[in-house]
Amino acid sequence: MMWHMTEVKRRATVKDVALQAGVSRGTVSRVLNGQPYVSIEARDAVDQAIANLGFVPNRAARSLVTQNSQSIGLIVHEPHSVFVEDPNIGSILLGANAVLSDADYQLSCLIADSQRDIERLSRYLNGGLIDGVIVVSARVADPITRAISTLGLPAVYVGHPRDIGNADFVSIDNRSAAREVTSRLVATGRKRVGMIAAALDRDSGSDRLAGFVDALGARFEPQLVENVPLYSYADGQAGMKALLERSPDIDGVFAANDALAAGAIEVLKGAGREVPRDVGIVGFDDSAWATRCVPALSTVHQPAIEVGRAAASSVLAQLRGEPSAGGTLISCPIVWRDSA
Amino acid sequence: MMWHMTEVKRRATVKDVALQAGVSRGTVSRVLNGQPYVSIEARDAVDQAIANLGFVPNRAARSLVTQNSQSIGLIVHEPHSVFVEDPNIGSILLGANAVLSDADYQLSCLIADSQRDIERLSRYLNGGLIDGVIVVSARVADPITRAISTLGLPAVYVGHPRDIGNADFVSIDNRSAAREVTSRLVATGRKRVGMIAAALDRDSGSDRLAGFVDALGARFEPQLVENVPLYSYADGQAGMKALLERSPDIDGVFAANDALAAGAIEVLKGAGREVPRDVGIVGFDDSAWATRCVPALSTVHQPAIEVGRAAASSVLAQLRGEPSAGGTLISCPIVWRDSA
DNA sequence: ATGAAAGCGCTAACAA
DNA sequence: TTGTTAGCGCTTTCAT
Repeated sequence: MMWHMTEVKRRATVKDVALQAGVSRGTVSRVLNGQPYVSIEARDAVDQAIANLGFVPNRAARSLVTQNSQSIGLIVHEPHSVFVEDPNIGSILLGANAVLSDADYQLSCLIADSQRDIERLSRYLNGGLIDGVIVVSARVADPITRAISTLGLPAVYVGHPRDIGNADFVSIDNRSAAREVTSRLVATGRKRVGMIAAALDRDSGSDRLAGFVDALGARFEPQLVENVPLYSYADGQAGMKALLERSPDIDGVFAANDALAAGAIEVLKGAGREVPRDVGIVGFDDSAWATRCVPALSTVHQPAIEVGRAAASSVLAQLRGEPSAGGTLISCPIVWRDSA
Repeated sequence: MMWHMTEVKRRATVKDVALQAGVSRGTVSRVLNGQPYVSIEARDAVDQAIANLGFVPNRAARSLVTQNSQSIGLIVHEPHSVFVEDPNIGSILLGANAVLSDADYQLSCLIADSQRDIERLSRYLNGGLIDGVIVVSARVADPITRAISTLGLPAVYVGHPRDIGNADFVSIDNRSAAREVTSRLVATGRKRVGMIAAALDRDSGSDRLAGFVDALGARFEPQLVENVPLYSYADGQAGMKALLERSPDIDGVFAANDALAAGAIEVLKGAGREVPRDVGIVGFDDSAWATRCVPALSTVHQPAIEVGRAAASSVLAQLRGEPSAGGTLISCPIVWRDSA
């Protein structure tokens, strides 16, 4: 017989399986959870029935009794533009998913895009459908952060480890990378190395500047640093112009990201300086800008997949009751191309 | 008193609320669900107690009885590269989330990145934690697609409306957009308009070609179309070279996407043709390539947010039991810049 | 090794 | 208008 409409066939339950297998619901449950003390025959009968009936356990019911759900939320709380354009967040997702998948956890990515979202999310987290969370970019005094901490939900924060108390976090090691880049600029004979620093209100921005200062040590000259507000091409141009005006003999520049570096290169060219001959320049992110620049940009690669993996591992560890890892800093490989 | 450890305080239940409010659990439930027939006093007492106790209903328990979970899954089943780089998927998510959020549904984005993921997902969908799904890029004979249809789960497919039977889908209207672009090329005086077609195995690729053919009608000349495998810069170069060789008098090109168009422009410049004076060229996607090209690319904008919104609306409609919308084609605005 | 039975936290049907 | 009660589908003692 054929049917046209999708039948609303009642889904099989443990009871149905038990009936068909000729055992009790308890036994079915034991088989389901791979517990010992089940006879071969019983197990076979149950497996058989499960297959026949196409039975799949209802996770809501299971969650209700076990008080856990085998799923982890990943909350993305970023402005539209970042969410849409930043390739790192996709990689973080993929990395986290890989680790969680291996542990048989379901990753569920949740978007916080409006006040309403935030409120619904706080409720959702309370709802018992999620065992732990990875938060990509918490905000200060965020209701979500608050909900998480009052709830004692295992959590790990990615990227902005400020204002989250002593919770676990995972971040790339901005400071070390900046230090390394700057040192190399110096080591290759650059005498007057400057920096276009940006977004100092974010840890990424301030840490990159800190690394730059570290590396220069006593040789650090404040007038060789120009602070600009955003990680943007336009700000890169503005920053480079300022630097060039203040210190015409500048021969090395660490730009806090690739877009800034691209803007800087543009200005440098306009001023008749050749990169890397006259001025060496290094960016940060290893984004699409890097390979499209001429010359191709030397830059810091962000191992975003690793960040995702580490974040997932941390939540999993918390779930197992292991002592907190605290903060994890992922170190970034530097990609030396042609610009320095 | 201060406390150092996060107490594992048992979460309040309806029972606790009922007790504190001096009413029955039934009444608490009625308040929770905004049902009528609750006295003002009772309601106040319950609200009070809820606030005191910081009570949040357990969704697993609620799902168990109501058989629905107020959450919708969005399954992303794309190769890594697409997932990481394609800005459209981010926009689709945002669009879908906006609509679902308004309807008080939680969007949960699920990643299918491995065989294991796919199997776990199929089980997850069966688990009753999800009321409906939006599938971004189903595969042929995909276990997920199969699970969805045997389950009768309300679903809508985004982007690849092939092989999904008569299920609802949402897609951009590739064909109309291609038609419009081509017509305009002709209308602005181009006499020999060609196309670099790509990815003909995907509906996006074949539909764009179909639109091109539509627009040209009787004037269509097969030798003015070059098929290349991928939507890539390199294939754009190859395609343009072939076209130029076969038809040196070509004066208009519709490239199936922006990367192809960028490659084509490069080749055209190398061949001493000026864009748009000698050859007019139009891309597709309105991606980052478009504004970085010189001259800036005229191209088709993909309203990905709209796609997300439409997909979400469709699932919601199915959930309300409304008659299926079938397929929805979202029309794409064309952005005329400098290349044609 | 297995069955019976008690609940997980909530909603909904039924009385009152 | 409200309280009582019976489950939703599963796991988990506790007997046996």
